[in-house]
Amino acid sequence: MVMTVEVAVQEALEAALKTFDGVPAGFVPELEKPRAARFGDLSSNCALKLARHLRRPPLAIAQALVAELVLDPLLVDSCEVVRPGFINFRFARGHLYQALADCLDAGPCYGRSTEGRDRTVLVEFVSANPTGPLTVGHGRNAVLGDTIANMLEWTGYTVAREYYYNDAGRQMRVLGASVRARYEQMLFQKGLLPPGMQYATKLLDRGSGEEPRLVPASFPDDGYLGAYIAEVALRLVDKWGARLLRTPDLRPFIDEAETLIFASIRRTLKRLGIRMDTFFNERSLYDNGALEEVLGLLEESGYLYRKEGATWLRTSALDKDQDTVLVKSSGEPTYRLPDIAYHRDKVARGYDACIDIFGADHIATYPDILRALRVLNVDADRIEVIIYQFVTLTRAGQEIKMSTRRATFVTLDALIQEVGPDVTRFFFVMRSAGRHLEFDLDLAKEASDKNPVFYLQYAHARICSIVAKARGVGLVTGSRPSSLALLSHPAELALIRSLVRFPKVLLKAAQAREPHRLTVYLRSVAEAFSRFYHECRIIKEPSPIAGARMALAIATRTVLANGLSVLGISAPERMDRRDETP
RNA sequence: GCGCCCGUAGCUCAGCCGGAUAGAGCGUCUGCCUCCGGAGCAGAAGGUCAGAGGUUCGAAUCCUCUCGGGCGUACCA
Repeated sequence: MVMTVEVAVQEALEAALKTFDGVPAGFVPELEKPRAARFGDLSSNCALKLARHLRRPPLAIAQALVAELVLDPLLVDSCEVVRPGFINFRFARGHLYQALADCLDAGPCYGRSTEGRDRTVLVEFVSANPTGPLTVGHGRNAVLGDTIANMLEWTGYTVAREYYYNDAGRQMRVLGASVRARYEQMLFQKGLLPPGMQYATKLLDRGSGEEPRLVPASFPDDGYLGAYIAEVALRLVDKWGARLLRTPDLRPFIDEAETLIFASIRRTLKRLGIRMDTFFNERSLYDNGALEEVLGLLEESGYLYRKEGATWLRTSALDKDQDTVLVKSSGEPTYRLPDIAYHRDKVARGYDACIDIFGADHIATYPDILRALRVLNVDADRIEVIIYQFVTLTRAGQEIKMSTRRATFVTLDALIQEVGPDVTRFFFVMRSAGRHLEFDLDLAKEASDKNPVFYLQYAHARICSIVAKARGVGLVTGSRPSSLALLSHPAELALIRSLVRFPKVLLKAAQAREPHRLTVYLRSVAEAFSRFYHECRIIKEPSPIAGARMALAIATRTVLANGLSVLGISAPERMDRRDETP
């Protein structure tokens, strides 16, 4: 495996460094992939880094270092010193063939590692409250969280996916009241209102660019305008007729809405191949006394005080410019308090790491949670927060405006419907989370080489097609040939080097929690394959070469398929040709 | 006002725990189908890495300031 050469080179460097005076304690030489192929396979900048400490020119240090290096010629072919002081290593060919053979042997497991063995991670993501369908913004959250979870599983962690939600509180009351108002409207329209009941409407004008809407008089001013509310109301009319009008209780309306909306959320997630292990209801923290307990502990810590009927956390003493309300004067907790209790619960459940996927709007709130946890002596270092920036949808170069309140938001379902789950998943992770994501619908829908998803899938499908053809002419495509050493064309070697990087790329991406690294890498694999494919014939070559090239193609298929699998994207065996007719 | 994120090629973005002539895709231009899937390949043009200082042998990368964009800054969620 490639990892073993790296380890060997690393150890050789460390051993050689021991013969030098003045190397700082704890100095570890680093190895990286050089920027350009002509610099070899592996590079160390340690001579540059040591120049200051040793007070010698980096070039001289590098040369002296190389003179002391003892390297296995079966692994490393050459190492050279290059200005301004890099040491560049080139793998031995035999090592590349061995690494390729490892890939063929491992097949669908190629890329898996045991880095996270015996360690558990909880990834909390989506966590949208059941007040409406998932939006495009939730989509980025969902795909980021699921892909990070996949990467961690591939690197050996035991992963749990959790969805945290809240079905109590003001938001849900507004939802219930919205449903109730539509329920009345529905009864009126069907002529089912009991005799003597009045039905009135009002014009709802919430300003800020919203069109005024005609709604039932009982509709809350900040109610939910989406069409799904009417669907819930319709269900209630079918189930109960006008009987729910007798009770002022919103619970039946909330419950029905929650049931239907959650069903739709689960359906949407399923379309993206996402399955949660647990749904954690915030209400349980009220029921089991966790909130009281947290309040009590904070009280003991002395960071709690009361002012104007509300309960405050003295965050101004915890590196923040102001204090934070935990319980409103109404007696109702703000979201901070259950969030604190929830995170305390998560850490107490014993996970080695708890990863939260949050939108940019949480940027100011999560530090409060960490502050409180530290006061509570909870190991807050186990909590890792990934903040992603918002998504902009564009069509024909124009931004599509989204607003939840106006119900003009684009639902995640609509997006999946339009571009398909594979493209949806890929686009959401192809940029680093910390950047705004522009989702170009025109590009996403295009089934051509412009679309990076199709480019990857096409390469995979093409290899499948070649394999089928090779079987047809009697070429053995099963076991790995002993003739891999026949692969010596530059395009072949470049492809092998690319393939063999997969385990490390995946590991690094997992450690950094950055799925986009994988998308960049897979693109480069597909490119290397295309080059190879155009320069080297496979099937019509003499048998030993054909066999070796076949094996190389199969290894490429393995890396593409495994990489796409980590991304949760299908690797089709065939793709329909583009329709050429205008 | 304050806090966080972000300004890299015409567009969308990699690179960012300092290092080798700043990379990719798209778009533009030029070539390549008697040949395993042309949804492809090869090549070209295109950048004072927002600006100004600083640290350093060396800065897109670290620090400070300025300008520009986003998100927050609620007894909203």
